[in-house]
Amino acid sequence: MARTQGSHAEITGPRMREAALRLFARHGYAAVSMRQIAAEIGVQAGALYLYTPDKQALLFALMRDHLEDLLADWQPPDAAPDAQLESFVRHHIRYHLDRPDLVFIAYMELRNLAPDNFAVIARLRREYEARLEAILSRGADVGVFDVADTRLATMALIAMLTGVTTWYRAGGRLDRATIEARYWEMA
Amino acid sequence: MARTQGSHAEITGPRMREAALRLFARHGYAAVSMRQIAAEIGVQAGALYLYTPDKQALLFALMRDHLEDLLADWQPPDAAPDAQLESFVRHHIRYHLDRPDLVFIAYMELRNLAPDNFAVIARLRREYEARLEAILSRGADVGVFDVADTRLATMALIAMLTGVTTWYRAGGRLDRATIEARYWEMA
DNA sequence: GGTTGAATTGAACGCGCGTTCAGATAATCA
DNA sequence: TGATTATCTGAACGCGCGTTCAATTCAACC
Repeated sequence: MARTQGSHAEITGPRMREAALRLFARHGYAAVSMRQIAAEIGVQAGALYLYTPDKQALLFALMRDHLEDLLADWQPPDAAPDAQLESFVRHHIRYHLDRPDLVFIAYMELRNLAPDNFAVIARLRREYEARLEAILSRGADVGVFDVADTRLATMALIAMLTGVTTWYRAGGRLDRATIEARYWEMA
Repeated sequence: MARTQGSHAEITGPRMREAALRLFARHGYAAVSMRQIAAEIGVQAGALYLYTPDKQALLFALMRDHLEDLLADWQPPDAAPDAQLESFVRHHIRYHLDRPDLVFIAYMELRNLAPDNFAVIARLRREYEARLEAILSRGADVGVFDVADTRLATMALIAMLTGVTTWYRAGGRLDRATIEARYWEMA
């Protein structure tokens, strides 16, 4: 009873990743079973192993792809530090509001990564933080920013900006452009 | 072979909660088994059920006690809004640095709460947020704060302040008093 | 010193887990 | 049309899970 009508290989892989993403974000990696993911896309659990070697690799692939996208999607403009910072803040907010599930997973499921996988993800995250820190640090040198400690300011800013995903709901009181602007003011 | 030498009822309960707290924070509620918690305190899994009706109640008790402590531990001083805000920020940072595991759990394991338990915890959290919002809102009315949106500012501030626990390590580069002061400047 | 009762063990329960694989199916191509 | 092959099923594997409970141990009290 395999290969039932309408099955297509090219779409099962992506659908698995979408379902895993949604379920991991909602219930957590450890609380989601391969059978649940399979059921979500109308397939038996065994079929998933055509598209991932195991559950751990599935989580890792989601996180790595997300961070590589995030890094590829924004480059500091050739401008003054304050313009760079505004660009960074606006991009960060926009990008994160577009992918709440991915962001959530990338920040919450770190502890469920095998050590080798963790090292890779940690390196990507540090790369992203370094970009913000470079902006702040250059701005502090030039004198346009008044931050006593760029490293601490970096972490505080990222925490504040990323926190937006914990309360933003589409169709809520504020639209996305407003949120972008407000966060930029605060920053 | 029960009741081995040196066993004491009065300490097993608290020790179970300490072990559960540490393990939940480190690996996540779903990834920690009752047997692991029991092993941590040198006891068989069955013995835990003398001190909690089940695993879910153990998680809930940790979170509820934490939030009730947090609320009981600070009352807004009878002062101007900016002094109130400073008091709030300093207390928040200090309190959170003292209890990183509890804070982590309270923010990360919400999705593992049964609906009834979730409702209780959500109410306590809203109560805490309301205190900050009241300060900001009063400050905005009086004109000492320049916040365009108090609700958004509340969420952003709490996210920023709570983020401290994700990177602070005892013995690190900055001591606690410095962090307190820096965050207050930023706020 | 014998009795009581709280604290704990250790085995068991049914269940769902991640993963594997032989076999079934249907699209593809000769 | 018949053979091939990618795709998927369904059953099975051993394991660890949360939870229960009779039996056991030991401190406390009479």
